[in-house]
Amino acid sequence: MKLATYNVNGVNGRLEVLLRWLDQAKPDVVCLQELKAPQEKFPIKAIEAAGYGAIWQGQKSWNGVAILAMGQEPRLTRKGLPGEPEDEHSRYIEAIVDGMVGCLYLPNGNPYPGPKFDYKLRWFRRLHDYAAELLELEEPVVLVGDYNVMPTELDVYKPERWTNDALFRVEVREAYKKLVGQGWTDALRHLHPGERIYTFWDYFRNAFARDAGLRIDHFLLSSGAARRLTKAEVDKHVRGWDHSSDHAPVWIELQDELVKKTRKTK
DNA sequence: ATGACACCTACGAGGTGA
Repeated sequence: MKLATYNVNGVNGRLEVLLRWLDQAKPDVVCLQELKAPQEKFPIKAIEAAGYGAIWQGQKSWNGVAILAMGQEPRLTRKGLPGEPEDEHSRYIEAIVDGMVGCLYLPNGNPYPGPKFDYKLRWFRRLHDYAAELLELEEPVVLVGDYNVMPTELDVYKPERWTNDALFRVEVREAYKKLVGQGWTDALRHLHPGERIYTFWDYFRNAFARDAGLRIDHFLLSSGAARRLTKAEVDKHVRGWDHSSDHAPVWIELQDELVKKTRKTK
């Protein structure tokens, strides 16, 4: 199963690019972030015409997350994280599609310090508590999306410039580390230790051409999912397309459980 | 310090987010 994540930065403004990438990459499951569209403006007809079923949680102007599945309807299990009922940001959606898939858009948190940064840390705490519950489940779980965190210095083109940015503040890196420490596997880093890998390049300062990027889109896998992991890659070329998002799509390949069992019994 | 892009409102261009 090929599972992808893509922060589209406006699903309607990006529709042409998204459809082109879907047609080329043919992922089985896709998590989208930053739809920037209200619930009724999600382009479900075009998504369905491309062969995907979808569930989504929209929001006017900002945020918004979706899960797409080729040839099937994702079975919705949750919208929003528990722990702060007054939080109305559309940042989490979860479904069962060959295991459990949680699609998240963690708050950016800038500027630091301030209420937005505090909200980011609160959101992280809620994710931490809920993620621990997910690990108790029998089935494989994948928590995927835009975490708005560079986990280590290797994940930033120039770490010293980012020390007081909400994406790289020590509190935020600690929160990510603590989350992973519950027993999750960071799929890209696991398969590519020591390698410079970016998933985001700013629109300005010619960042993409200079490869001045950040690794902020992550796949966290439960042990059951990590056992099936065979590949993890960034579709970097998509970032170079005209009218591209500032993120590139990222994807992993999970070996089919059935294939694995068949091999074992041989 | 600057910049790019997409969203909004509402018709022209400026504010916000990140």
